[in-house]
Amino acid sequence: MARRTGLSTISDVAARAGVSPATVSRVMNDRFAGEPEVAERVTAAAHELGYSPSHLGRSLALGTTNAIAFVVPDLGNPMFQAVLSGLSKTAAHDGYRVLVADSAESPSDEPLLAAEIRRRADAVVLCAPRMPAERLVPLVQSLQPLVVINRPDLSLSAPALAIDYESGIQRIAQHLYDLGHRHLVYVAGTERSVSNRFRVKGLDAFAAAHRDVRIDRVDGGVSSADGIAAAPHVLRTRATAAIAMNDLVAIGLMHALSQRGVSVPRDISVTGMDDIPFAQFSSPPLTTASVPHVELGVEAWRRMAALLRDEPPGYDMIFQPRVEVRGSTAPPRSS
Amino acid sequence: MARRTGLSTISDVAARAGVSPATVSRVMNDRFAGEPEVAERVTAAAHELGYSPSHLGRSLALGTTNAIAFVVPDLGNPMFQAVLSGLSKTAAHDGYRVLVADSAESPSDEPLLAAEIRRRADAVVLCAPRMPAERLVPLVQSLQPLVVINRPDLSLSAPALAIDYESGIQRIAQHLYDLGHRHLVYVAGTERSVSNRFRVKGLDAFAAAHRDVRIDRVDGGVSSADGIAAAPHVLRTRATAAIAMNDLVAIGLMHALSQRGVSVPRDISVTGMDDIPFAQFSSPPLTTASVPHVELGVEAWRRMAALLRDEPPGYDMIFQPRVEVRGSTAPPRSS
DNA sequence: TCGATTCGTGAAACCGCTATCTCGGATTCT
DNA sequence: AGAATCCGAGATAGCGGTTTCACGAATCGA
Repeated sequence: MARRTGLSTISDVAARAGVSPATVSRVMNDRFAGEPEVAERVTAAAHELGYSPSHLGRSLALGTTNAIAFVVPDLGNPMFQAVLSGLSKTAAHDGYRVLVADSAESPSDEPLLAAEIRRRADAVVLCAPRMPAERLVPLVQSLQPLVVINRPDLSLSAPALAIDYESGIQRIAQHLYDLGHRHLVYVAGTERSVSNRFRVKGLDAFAAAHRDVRIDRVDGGVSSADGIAAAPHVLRTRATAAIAMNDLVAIGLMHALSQRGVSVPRDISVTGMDDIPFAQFSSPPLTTASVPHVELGVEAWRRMAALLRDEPPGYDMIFQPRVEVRGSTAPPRSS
Repeated sequence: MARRTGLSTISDVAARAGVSPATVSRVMNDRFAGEPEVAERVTAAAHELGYSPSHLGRSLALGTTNAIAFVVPDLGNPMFQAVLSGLSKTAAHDGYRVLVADSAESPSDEPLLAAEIRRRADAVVLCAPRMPAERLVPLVQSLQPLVVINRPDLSLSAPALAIDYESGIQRIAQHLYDLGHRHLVYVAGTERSVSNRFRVKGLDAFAAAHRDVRIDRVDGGVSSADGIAAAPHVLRTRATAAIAMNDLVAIGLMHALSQRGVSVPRDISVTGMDDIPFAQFSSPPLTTASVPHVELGVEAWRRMAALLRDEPPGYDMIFQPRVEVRGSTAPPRSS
């Protein structure tokens, strides 16, 4: 097999410096203890040849790639981007790079994808895996070290980090309740999605605890367009407040409502979830629950780093969303 | 050196199947032409051992990693995220993964970072490099194959893709001019940034071509907060229209203006740049220039794929932003 | 002064896989 | 039937590093 790249190898440097590859390796890794003059010759030769060690070669010999994989359902989603941003920057501090894999929202592809990319990295962060529990549990076993984000329902054999959407949406509901609303409508996300399920669960719990509240449900989705489409259905329920699955839906909904001459929050209150940067600039500014996505990435790396050093990774964490009251909620009209 | 991972190797499979590693390799890569019975034994053994080939080993032997590096100034920036999303999804179709590197907006770190990560991948996409031309040009030479995004000023020895902000902002200015505006104010980005420079250049050219136009400039930045901070300065110019460096700034600016009781577009028109998803939901909906960030990523991969196959990469492309007229612009009050 | 350490460096094995070369046995041709 | 060809699969040599082990020279103690 001929040489693939034009780059110089450790043997080239060794030959030029008149030493053995072993010595070059030692010098390059500051493990050299012999004659300073030899070390100098090696560094000089390396410099002249523009040599830098092949990461691949090192990885194979060392059994470590200094890379972690990040598997995510959709890189286009701003929430996941925030997680990635936090993860990538923090990992970089420790000399680790992130390899990304987008499963394109296909739950059935996730296990293979994760397994494949795991082979290219030292560990994997599974972000909001869509696959069912019966596939996730064994996968988590087999792919360690691994950190799971946003699957708080399972007890897994790996560190888990999550946002407590269930509690978050209850806080939102409570906020509306405190304002006097008794008839709410939930603009749901995709029926089967895990994130939607937690919200539904939270609302069910809330309804159970507050028997004087009625919570209708209309089909929505996850995008602004879905919010726009949901507007007529929301109005038809005659609810005094709408809880959208996330900020994107809420903003689309508010937009469509105002186009129909419905005033937010006078005629109807609207809430979101996530507190994306634009929530405060919508009109009216959106009351929502703030979710620390970047911190999720940062904490994920913290867990990962501990795992990679064979240290205890620390406790699992569930971030509690915080209600940000802005202009899109107010007491209901009649009360 | 002891075995690092608990994973089974090609030799394990070979031993179990009673064949040589070479045969296993052939079977795993569909290059096997011999007895079907042998192939079966191999696949069975591989299956029993839960074997999957080490990517590292293959990479080293093959001299190709099936990964490309993506170097970007700030992964937190939605524009770059869009590029990454387009790039990653398209590359995945061809079996390539993306390794990300965030230079944290530090131009001086970029060359080293790019060189380092280049060693881990088959190629690199340099996205909006901040480093000066005298460092970029030799770097591009040494890191090939490589694609550069958003440095249209240089003629580089690599495929280049870019957004023509210079023309984009002129189109915006023209739109305002056509509405009757003659006194504009530009809310600038960071002074030294390349992206700001092109906008300034475009506006200078526009001013030169339209001597009856006055274009003031106030300092801004790149975020919504910067737009908010710029509001009083914008008002002080008494311009009839404000051209913000990007949508984030424009939205912050509009927000601050409306809080001061200034009506957009009645009292002053405001424009942005990028057409982020929320531009259409701001109030009023933002007139802006639409920029195809995802396509930038897609085209980057197309170039890259050609390069990796030693084919001609096709022509460089400069995407022309398209003005999206929405509610934030109107004829000036007095005219 | 001679044997026992210590020290500096090289040789060689190995990480896991692929590709080339080789060779014995089966098949084909004359 | 004997020679020529083919074919299946193994042995082997890397890919570019790291690390263990070994060995000769220098240093030490007696």
